[in-house]
Amino acid sequence: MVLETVMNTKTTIKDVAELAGVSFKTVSRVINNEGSVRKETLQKVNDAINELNYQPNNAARNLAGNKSYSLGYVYDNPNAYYVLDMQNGILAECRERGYELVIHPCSANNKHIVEELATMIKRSQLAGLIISPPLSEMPEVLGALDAMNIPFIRIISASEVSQTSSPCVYINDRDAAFDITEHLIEQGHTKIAFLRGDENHRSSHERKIGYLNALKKHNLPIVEDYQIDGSYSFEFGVQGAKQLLSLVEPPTGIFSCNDEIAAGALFAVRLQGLNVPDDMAIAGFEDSPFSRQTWPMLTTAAQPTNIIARKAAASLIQHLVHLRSPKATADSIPHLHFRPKLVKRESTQSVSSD
Amino acid sequence: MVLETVMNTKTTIKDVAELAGVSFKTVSRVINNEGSVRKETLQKVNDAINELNYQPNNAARNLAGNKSYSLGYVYDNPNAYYVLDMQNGILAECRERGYELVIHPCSANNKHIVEELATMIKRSQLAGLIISPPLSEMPEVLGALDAMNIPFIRIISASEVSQTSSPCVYINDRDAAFDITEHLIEQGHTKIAFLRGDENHRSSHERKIGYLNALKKHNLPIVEDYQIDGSYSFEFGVQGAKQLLSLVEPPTGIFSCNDEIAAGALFAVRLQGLNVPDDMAIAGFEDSPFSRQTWPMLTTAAQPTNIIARKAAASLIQHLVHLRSPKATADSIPHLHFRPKLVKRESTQSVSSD
DNA sequence: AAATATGGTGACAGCGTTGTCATTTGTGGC
DNA sequence: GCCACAAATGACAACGCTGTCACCATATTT
Repeated sequence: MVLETVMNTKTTIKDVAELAGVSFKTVSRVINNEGSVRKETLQKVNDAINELNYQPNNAARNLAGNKSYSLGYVYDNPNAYYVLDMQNGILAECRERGYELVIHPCSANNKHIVEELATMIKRSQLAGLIISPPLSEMPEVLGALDAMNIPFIRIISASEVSQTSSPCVYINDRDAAFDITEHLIEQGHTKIAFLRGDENHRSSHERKIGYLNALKKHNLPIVEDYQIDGSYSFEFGVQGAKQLLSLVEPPTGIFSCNDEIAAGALFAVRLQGLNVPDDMAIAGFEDSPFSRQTWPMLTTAAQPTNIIARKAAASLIQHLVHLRSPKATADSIPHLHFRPKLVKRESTQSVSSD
Repeated sequence: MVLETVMNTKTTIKDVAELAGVSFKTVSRVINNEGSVRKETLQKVNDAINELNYQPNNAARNLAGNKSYSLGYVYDNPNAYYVLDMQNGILAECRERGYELVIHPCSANNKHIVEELATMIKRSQLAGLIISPPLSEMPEVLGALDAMNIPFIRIISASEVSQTSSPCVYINDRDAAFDITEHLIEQGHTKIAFLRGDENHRSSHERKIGYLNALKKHNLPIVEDYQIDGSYSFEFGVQGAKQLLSLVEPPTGIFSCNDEIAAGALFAVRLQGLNVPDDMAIAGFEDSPFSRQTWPMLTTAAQPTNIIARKAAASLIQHLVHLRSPKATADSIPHLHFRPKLVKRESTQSVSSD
């Protein structure tokens, strides 16, 4: 491929048609894989496309086809690693399928979130949306999207398929939290505390249920003072752990709703001169990079965010294709399930006991 | 605003025109702020736009105007926080100015990076690009973009305006690194090591120069063994620190090229039972969130990434507007400078000496 | 051999907007 | 009150592509 042709900014479908000696409509057929193009014609056209390094103009495609090759990713940043993982997963799928991605960070607290989304969808003519928590768990958002009749898929925290028909990727936080708690119990802990993340994230709710379920299963007492509500932040971890340590009978293990809280808790506990995990075991959730960047490293639950995102995008795109196809059945997006996996590290098991 | 109108997905300029009782061209004039619309007409049109909650179709605008309201952000993920900060800053400006953003992560090692960029630019009809390090420092990328004649602005590490005319936002890593090193010297350290980040990031080079400059200024010996090349990663920090500690005469201070390396170094140093900062002072660079999530917290250098990104986007857009305006002078994008600011924390100054 | 289907292709309209140019309306000077 | 000129507005093509339909071969049926 000659550099010059790579560079040339303006090659249209007609240039390709002329070079290939066919009508531009035929080129369009080739681009869109419509079949019904003779093999040798196909070859000629593809050669021309390559020679000119032709790239279809997305704007024109969207406009003419009255359809769109743009997806939107809507999120309220819970965590840089999570968002970027999601983004990359979605992008990988988009690139492969020839879609574009419009990212739209926004705050769940924003009163005008619905109007904001409507504006974005219209301006960018979005074909579908991918929504991550906590936005994916807000009824008003979902209702509005339904009303706008725009396809979307959302990633939510749930242990089973919910009653709503709206397509979802389910993350089974509950059972994963159960696993973590049970792991702490297996390490011999009976006094286990729980530091909960933001209330408006369903994940924090689910993880708490998992925690409680594990305690119940092993007939451990459920102590109110061991359950502290807070937010998904390092600061809360610090403060929560301090509060726990000031109890008359402090716990010996802390299950933190995510790694950031756990890092904060770790920080506070070690500041008091306590040893982790011997004096206090600490577990996180998420397997974010810095769960590996503490000392000791954090036991946590890992979810393949990148893959989840990619599958969500793939699923959405598949659905869009179905919608477009003439034989469009009322084919709903298939449901997907993921269960985060326990990752045992030093913050919960003393090296000697290994 | 009635919910119904907010939701309606398909309002065109003609609907607005009809409601306002003008031609659709006049509506176009209003949307584009072309002036030469009578006050009362303007009012009518704006009322109609609001009533119908009209949003112009970007695809059509791009196509018809043969111009584009899309910017691209090209990066090779150095760090999740950095990328997200950049992204948010750029998006903030884009939203305000009615631009869209296409994000394009890509690997600096990718052989086909130039073709990849060309493809993206054509497909999405990008008006301009914002490029962050290390991509912004690769001559082949810059050359290709110049050849494609696409406007771009890049964020680079440099202590002074370079000879290239290509528009830049300069980050003065060198002088900031000088500040950090000097801070260590002021704390009484004479044996200061340097853990360098990726070689292909100019920032690691600049920061090293700053480090050396500070040593020179204070007449400290420059010890080869204290300068270790590596990468911007936690793992290198661990390994580098170990290597330093195994020296016959280990340093008493470590300046790490970024916070991640510093966190790794901190990890390794404390693993050896050493006290930070008393036995070993450690400084990072970047002020990423986890420089506040270590114990002790890291001394570092802070750069307002979000603002930098926003200004870069603003600058690029301004340039694009100039290009379009008939009176287009050969107005180049103004240069911008930022100097990261020293943030003193506990990892370099013992609490008692405070 | 004529009639019918089928695969392959092209002509042309139209997507929602902007650019160009023509036309209408309003304004000031005499 | 008329003319000249500017300001405001509209008519229409064009942007690059897809959808629709019509057409032409060739193959298949009768």
